[in-house]
Amino acid sequence: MARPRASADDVKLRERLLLAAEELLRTTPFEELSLREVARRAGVSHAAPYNHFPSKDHLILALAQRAAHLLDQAMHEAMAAAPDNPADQLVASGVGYVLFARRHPALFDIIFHHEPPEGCGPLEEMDPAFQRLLRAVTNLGARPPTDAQGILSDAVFAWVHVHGLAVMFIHGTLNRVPFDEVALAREHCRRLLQVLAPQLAT
Amino acid sequence: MARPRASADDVKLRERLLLAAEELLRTTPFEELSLREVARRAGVSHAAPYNHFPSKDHLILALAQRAAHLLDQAMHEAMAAAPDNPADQLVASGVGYVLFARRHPALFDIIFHHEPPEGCGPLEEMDPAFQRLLRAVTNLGARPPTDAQGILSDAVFAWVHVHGLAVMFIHGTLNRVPFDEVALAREHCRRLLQVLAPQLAT
DNA sequence: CCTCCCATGTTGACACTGTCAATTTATGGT
DNA sequence: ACCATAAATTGACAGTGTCAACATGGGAGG
Repeated sequence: MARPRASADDVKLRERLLLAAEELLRTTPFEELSLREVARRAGVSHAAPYNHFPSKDHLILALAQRAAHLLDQAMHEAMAAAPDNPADQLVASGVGYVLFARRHPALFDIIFHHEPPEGCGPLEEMDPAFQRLLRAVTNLGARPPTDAQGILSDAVFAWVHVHGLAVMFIHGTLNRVPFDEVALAREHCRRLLQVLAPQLAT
Repeated sequence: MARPRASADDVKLRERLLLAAEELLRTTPFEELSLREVARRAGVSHAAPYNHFPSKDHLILALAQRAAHLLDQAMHEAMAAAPDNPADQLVASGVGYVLFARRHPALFDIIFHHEPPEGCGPLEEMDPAFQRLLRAVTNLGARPPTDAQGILSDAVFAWVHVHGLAVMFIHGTLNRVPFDEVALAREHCRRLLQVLAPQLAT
């Protein structure tokens, strides 16, 4: 029989470790994340995490899944705050994506920069966000809904661009470009819209 | 007076270390680059590098500069191998960029993922490649050559997209998309061309 | 030609990391 | 009350970046 205490405490420390790690990532770049420091912050000894995660990479994987969910949520909120028409919705999703990356660089990094420990297909955790993008692209109506291939192409095109924007912001590559970040993000997303659905462009 | 032997040997080991590091990066991801392993491969003891680089980050910085030069060269060669018209030249530069990233992931990573040790403005080493892109965009003739602002915007737009493509390839984010990589790169670059210079699109 | 100097390289140490084996602890089921 | 067992601790090992102390050998000055 399953011991309620065991599983209860299990979840408790596991959760505490994840929270400590997220807290740490708020001030520490992802590359410098230390398992021992996480344990320290969770108030346990350096090997305690190994009762809940087989390795550091597994802890990171769990963090990546959570971070991907937060990213999806950020996109959702950005879209909810925007006018309810296909054009503004798509732009909002893109801007939400890059602003999340800007605000939580370590969390964003961890989503894409983690080495999947074993098997576990690449980036399944990004699916919700990508599905959201796919819907936004479909709603543009630039292609017949039956043209799944074309819609996929468009969505990938948008994703790639917005992702490039995000990582270049994070790593400061665009610092010498004399544009404000959010303005640049908006401009690029509007331009993307113009590519994907010229008839909706402003 | 400057001692010829000193500077000669200086260059010799410094160069050997850089070569060993590049050799190592051909089979090892950038995050796992170890200063001690580099020293080992160069045939010196673990602290010898500190006579030529104040820290590991400085060695990495030097590597980043070299890698940026290689990237610029790769773009140059890709353009030289393409038909000599503005449209094909721009596409070739983009495809060259992402194929370099694909072929030398660690070298590409190190260009953008390195923490500048101190001061040393962000990504000056990317300047030659970016200037190359700027020229290619200018040659499209989509904007009057006097419109420096607009041309810069266009170049940044292209750079951001191609960069996104590169990092997503490297980190396997696009693995589940059912497209061949080089085909996808070509398609995206042609589409970029269509954005920047509609009159030249095929 | 001899001597001294100093840049280069070596050795050993320190603090830190991820990981594992052995051990202690404590709690739920019998 | 006792035992089995999951969970946590302790201690170790190999590896890392970095620094201080030491060794060495070849050019410069006499």
